[in-house]
Amino acid sequence: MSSNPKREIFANLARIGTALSSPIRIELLELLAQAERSVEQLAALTGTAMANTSQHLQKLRQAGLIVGRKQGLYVYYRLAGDEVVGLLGALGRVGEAYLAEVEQIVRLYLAQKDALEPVPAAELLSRARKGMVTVLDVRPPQEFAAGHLPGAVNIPIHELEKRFGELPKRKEIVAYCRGPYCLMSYDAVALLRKKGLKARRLEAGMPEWRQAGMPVE
Amino acid sequence: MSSNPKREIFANLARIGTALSSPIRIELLELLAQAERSVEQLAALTGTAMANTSQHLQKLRQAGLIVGRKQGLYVYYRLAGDEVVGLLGALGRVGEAYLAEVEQIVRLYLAQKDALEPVPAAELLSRARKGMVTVLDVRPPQEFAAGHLPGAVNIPIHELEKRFGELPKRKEIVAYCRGPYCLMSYDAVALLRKKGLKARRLEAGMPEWRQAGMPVE
DNA sequence: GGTATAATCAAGTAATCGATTGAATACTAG
DNA sequence: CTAGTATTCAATCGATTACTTGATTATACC
Repeated sequence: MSSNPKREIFANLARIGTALSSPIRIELLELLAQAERSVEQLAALTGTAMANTSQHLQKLRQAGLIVGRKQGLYVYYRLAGDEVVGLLGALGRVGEAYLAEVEQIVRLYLAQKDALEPVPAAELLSRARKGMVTVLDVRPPQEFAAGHLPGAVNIPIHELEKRFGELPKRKEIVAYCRGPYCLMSYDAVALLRKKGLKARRLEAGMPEWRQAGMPVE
Repeated sequence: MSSNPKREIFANLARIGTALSSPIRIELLELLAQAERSVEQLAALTGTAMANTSQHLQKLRQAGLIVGRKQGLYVYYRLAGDEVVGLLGALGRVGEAYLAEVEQIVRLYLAQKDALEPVPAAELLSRARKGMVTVLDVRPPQEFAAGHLPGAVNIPIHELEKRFGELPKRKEIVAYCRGPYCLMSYDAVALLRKKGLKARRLEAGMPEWRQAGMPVE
C-alpha cells in the first residue's frame, strides 16, 4: 500500500500535472484566477460544451486546484487558494522562457522550410533603399505607429488575407514583426507564398532592429 | 492554423503540464534539481528501465524543462533553468496545501476505517496522566527532541516494524505525528493494528497540540 | 578494425484521456 | 405539483500515452 512514501507524493504531484495538461483546463484556471464564475459562464467564455466544461472543472477540483460552491441553480467555482495563482505564474514563466524557441523551430519545420528562410538585417536595408524589396510590417497599427523600418508597409497579420493585393506581385517581400520568437511573420510568409507572392522573413524583429542601431521611422 | 494566439499559449503551457503529469517525470525533475545526471544514473535511481527513462527524459526536453549534453559515452541532463525549480516549488506547495486532505480521506477509506478513528486531545491528556494509554510519537528523533507530548514514547515510523515489541500489548496506544495531514500516524496505527495491538490516532499533531496551549516536554 | 556500453529509435499492446451524446439530478419559479 | 434551467452522470468512440521488447546509433577502448 504505502510502500514508498516518496512515490505517493510524486503521484499526487503528477495528478496536479495531469490537471494542467489540457489547454482548456489552463484557460479555465486563468479565467478563475480573475473571478469566481459559474459553469455556464466558463463554458461560454471558453467556447466548449457544457458537459465538457463540467468534466474539466471536476478534474481540476479532484486535483485540489479549484473549489465550487452551489448557490441556487448555479455552481460557482474559484481557485482553491493563492498557491494556485503562484503555480500558474511559475508555469507561465517556464513557458515563456523555454517554449518560444522550440515553437519557432517546430513552425519552421512544419512550414515550407526553404520559403521561410530569413534574410539578414544589413542586407535588407541596402536592397530596400534600392527599391529591390518591399518591407512588410505585420504588427498591429499602434505598434507600427510607434516605430517601424524605413519605408515599411503596414498590413496587420489578420488583414493580410484580404489585403495581400496591395503588395507587388513580382518584387520580393520581406516580412517582420516583434522578434525572433514572434510567429506573425511566419504566418505572413506562409500565407503570401500560398498566394503566389515571393516572400521571406526578416530574421530580427522591431526590438532587435532598433537595438542594432538601424534607422527607424 | 494560428487562429487564436491565446489558445496557442495555453496549448504550450499544457505541454508543460503534460510533462508534469507522470510520477516518474516529476521524480526525474527532482533528481535533476539536485545535480546533473546521466540517463543510466537516473534509470537506476528511479528504478525504471533504461529505454523508458530515456523516453521520459525526452518528453521533458521537448517541453523545455531540461537540456542534455553529450560527453563521451554519456548524455548528461540538467534542468533548463531556475524557472523550472520555481515551477517544481510551486507544484509542491499546491500539493502540500490541497492534496493532503484528500489523501487523508483516501487513506482513511482504504485502511480499516474504524481502527483509525482519532481521539480528541483533551480526552487523551487526562487518560495519559492516569496511565490508561501509551502515547506514541512516530516522528524522527530530532523533532521529538524539540518537543513532544508529556510521557510520549518515541519510535520513528520506519523503526516501528522492528521495535513495536517495546509497546504494551494490551494497553491502548495513541499515535501522533506532525499534524492532521501527516500520514505517518496513519501508517503507524495500521501497522500496530496488524500486529494485534490496540492503537488509535491523535487527531492533532505536535503543532496543533502546542498551539492549543497543551503541555509540552 | 572489432567489441562493449550508453543512449535512442521503432513497433506493438494495454491503459488512459477527451469529446460527444442522452439521460438523470438538483434547484427555482409559478 | 409541474415546467424549466444548470449541472452532473454514464456510456461510447477515437486519439493519445506508457511500458516493453528488440534493433540501431554513437562513442570509447583494445
